[in-house]
Amino acid sequence: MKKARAAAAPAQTTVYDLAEKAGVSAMTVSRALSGNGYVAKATRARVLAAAEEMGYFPNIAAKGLKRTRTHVLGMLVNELHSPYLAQIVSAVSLATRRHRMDLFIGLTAHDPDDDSPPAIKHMLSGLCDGLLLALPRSRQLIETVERSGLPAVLLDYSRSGTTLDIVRGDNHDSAKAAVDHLLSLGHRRIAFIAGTSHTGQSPERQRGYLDSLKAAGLAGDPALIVQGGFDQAQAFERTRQLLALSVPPTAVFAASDEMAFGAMDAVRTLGLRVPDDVSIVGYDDIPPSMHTQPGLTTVRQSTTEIAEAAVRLLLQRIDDPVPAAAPIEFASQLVIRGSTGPSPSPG
Amino acid sequence: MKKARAAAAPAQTTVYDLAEKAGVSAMTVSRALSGNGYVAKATRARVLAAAEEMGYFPNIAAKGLKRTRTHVLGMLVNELHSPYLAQIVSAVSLATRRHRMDLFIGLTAHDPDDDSPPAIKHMLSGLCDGLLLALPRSRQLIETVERSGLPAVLLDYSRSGTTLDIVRGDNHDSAKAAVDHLLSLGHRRIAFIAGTSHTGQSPERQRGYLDSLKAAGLAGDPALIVQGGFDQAQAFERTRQLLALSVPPTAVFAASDEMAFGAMDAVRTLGLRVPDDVSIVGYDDIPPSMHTQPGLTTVRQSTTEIAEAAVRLLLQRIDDPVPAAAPIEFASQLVIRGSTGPSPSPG
DNA sequence: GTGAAAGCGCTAACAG
DNA sequence: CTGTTAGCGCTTTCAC
Repeated sequence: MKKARAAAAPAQTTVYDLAEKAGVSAMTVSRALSGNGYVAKATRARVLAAAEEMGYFPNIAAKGLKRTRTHVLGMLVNELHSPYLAQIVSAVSLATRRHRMDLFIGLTAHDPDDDSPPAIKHMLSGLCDGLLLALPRSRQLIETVERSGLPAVLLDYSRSGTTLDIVRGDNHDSAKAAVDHLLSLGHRRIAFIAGTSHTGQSPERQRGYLDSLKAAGLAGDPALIVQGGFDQAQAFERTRQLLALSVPPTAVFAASDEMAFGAMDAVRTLGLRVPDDVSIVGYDDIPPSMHTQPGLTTVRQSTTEIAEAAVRLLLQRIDDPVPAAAPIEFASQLVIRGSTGPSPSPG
Repeated sequence: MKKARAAAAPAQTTVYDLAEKAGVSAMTVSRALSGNGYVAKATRARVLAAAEEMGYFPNIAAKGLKRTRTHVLGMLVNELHSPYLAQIVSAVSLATRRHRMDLFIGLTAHDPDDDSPPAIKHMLSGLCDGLLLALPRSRQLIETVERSGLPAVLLDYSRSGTTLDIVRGDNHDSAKAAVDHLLSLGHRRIAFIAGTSHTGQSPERQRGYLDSLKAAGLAGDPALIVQGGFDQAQAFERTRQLLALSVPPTAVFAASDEMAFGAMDAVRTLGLRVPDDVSIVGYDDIPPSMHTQPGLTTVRQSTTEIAEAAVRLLLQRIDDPVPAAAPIEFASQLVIRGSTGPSPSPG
């Protein structure tokens, strides 16, 4: 038996406390609680009762030290204000549970600009078995994870040059489909509001936009491509400017729903109507998009599938750490609602 | 020096590896990295270089075992779809960083219905120094934390019967102010859309609503109080029903912005206008609320102050575990935008 | 300034 | 079925 614990700290109950209470060894307690190995029914019951009574919680730290699995996955996210990210996090949380693992989420947005951000430091510190990076914005973050050797999967990353596995929603093809839809409605001057390019998603969507125009034999007008920074207010301003052009666009494709909301606001602020005067398409299909007036035509990503695949892949890599395979990409789906209609000036 | 590590695992770098590389003892490595105790400048530099080169990350688990602080706070949240919760989480993350701590977030929404939810199990397992429970919905969760003895603070909890500290935004007074505002605009039939009552916030807001009516000498009509479950679609339906009453309300006060959005949709679906025919007030002031047409009149909670106070209080309790004091409550602020206007049928 | 020893809570690996 | 021993990576305590 161990010596008495120091009086100071609010004494967390340990296996030794339980062992004493149940009149067995610590090892038996461990076995009884984990369900591994043989323990007599009665002994087990006594241990469980003691654990219940004393409010015992196994110390994951000590567990992890034994190099056995912690059964915890870590997830790093820049911030949570984006509803799309909230969806991804939620889907990953659910998928994690389905695989009987736990999930810890860390935010990187508020990390100091020092070398390696604290959030990841702890994630990499032997706490979790593997790491999910959702929409990673920083190359440095990715490199740090690569160097750590911890199994990791990137979610919705569309750039090259990483040695990590990637699971993502399609960007190019669905963006092309969105613009094809606008073209089929007779639109010819179609603007694109880009987001930031950190994750490579917005550039891919822009590529889809350009390819659609090209396939229709249209030379894209550079004046119709503006930077919205994935920010609603900024998209609002850019749209106002777009509509002030001598030949304004009749449709706007925004690289995110939130920017599309900003665009809709701008259209209305100028006394115009959606979709009568200007059609609007977004990207992500976040929950509010079905509630706007009119509903927002947008691209829905398969967050559930992306999350499930990412977790499954990560668990595979944890079991068998082989080099990354090619990115896994899920098709996205164009959801047509009321914000798109025939061009007011066809052809 | 330690024996060679097993070949199998993707060998995490340890202080012993660093010690060998830098030609010093593990203890010196520890000192050099932590900054505690005396280490020669040159030695320190060598150790830091080795750490950098080998991609070293201290193992938080081993650190925690020594019962010293882990410098990690845990935060438990039911889900993240609510923008208000995202705000709170973000604010807490920022506050945590300001106090040079890290934050791990766990979701409880997908926990199985067993006894103690997994997320909390790990949080309670000696991993973090203290716990923040944001809008805790489950009494059982709170009780589990209470019994664990881990320092903990509840955020935005407005019920009684817990022994834990509470930091929250005011609900009653600001709700009363919101309804006072409607009364001052001449409204007399004012509906209330309640949320769920888990955290006690909605009931408090309802109390403020009732007190406002009472102070104005009005007997509240029970038919004007409906349950929206903090859900936009549900609030939409309830509002349609409210407006179908023989004497419909001229104003609707919803216990959350999202429910207010549902109410606005319902008003417009019936061919009525906001605020000309029906005034709408929400609660929380989430980001989209300033972008609706018209902007939503709502109550802004001081998330930054709440988060900062909660973190500070938690750190105090970690340093000095004394019983909880009275709840700390921050005033909330009525933000008047375009969704409220004079009653079409003044009193 | 630096090192050696011990132990945090837990669980493999071996007895018995 | 149960107990003993040892050690995970780190840091506290004490020596030098």
